[in-house]
Amino acid sequence: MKEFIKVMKALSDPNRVKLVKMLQKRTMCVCEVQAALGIAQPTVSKHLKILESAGLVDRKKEGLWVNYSLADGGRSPYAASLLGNLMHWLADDPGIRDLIEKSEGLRREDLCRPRA
Amino acid sequence: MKEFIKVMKALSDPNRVKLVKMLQKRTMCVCEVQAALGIAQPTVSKHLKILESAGLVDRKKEGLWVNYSLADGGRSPYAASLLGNLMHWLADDPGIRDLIEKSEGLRREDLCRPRA
DNA sequence: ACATTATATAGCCACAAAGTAATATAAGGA
DNA sequence: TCCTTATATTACTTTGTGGCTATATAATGT
Repeated sequence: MKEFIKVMKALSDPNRVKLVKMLQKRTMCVCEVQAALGIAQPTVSKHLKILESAGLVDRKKEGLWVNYSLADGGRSPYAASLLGNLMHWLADDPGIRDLIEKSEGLRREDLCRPRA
Repeated sequence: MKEFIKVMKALSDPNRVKLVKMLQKRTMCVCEVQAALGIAQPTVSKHLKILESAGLVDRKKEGLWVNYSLADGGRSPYAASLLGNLMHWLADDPGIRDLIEKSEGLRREDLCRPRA
């Protein structure tokens, strides 16, 4: 029961759902998510932690960056099923469409190194 | 998006999930739910309202009683899908098993009329 | 070793949410 | 009409959650 509630709670926040929808398109680092969602970096880290601990998202550290990607769902059947549904759910949502489009134009090199 | 969040939030509370699992077995009135969950009557009414407004539960007034039953899901595809999954999810959860067993032994005539 | 930088953690505030007791509403029976 | 009773609503308290700023951590380059 606790594991189920964890997944449901994780997907009960609009920003976290948006995050999942973006990660369906590609792996992202924290600063990319921050730019896409327009919220503070620590807030992004917190959301990602919640998604990860629910088994919805995987974390892979690569150099200075941490790359987050959709989980395969092996860790939680609830997460697996919801992630499956979310592949088509909200595809027509205007807010999501705009966000995806916006997120696809982001590159971390332009975001994290203002003096590059 | 708002509709999706509403369904997820509705199913993010253990008592509401228990309620759905009980309604899978049979229609229940408020006082039966109250007895099964062991929480105050207004709290039950509040939970039921949340479930109803998410399209997860139907309400039918019959005399003094109000009978709540599982929704068919026609009002929300998210609700429909989650209700489908919940038919098998948590079936092995010990807390849920005990609750279902307990709820099956309840009859409203014994609960709502202490002086019957 | 030291500076730089991407991310994480800590601490705080505002608001949402779950619980309660008390009261209002609505339906039936006397 | 008046009383009873099942449920809903109100008002309130406590806890949880999302947001922020400030600071700590970890990895890289000089």
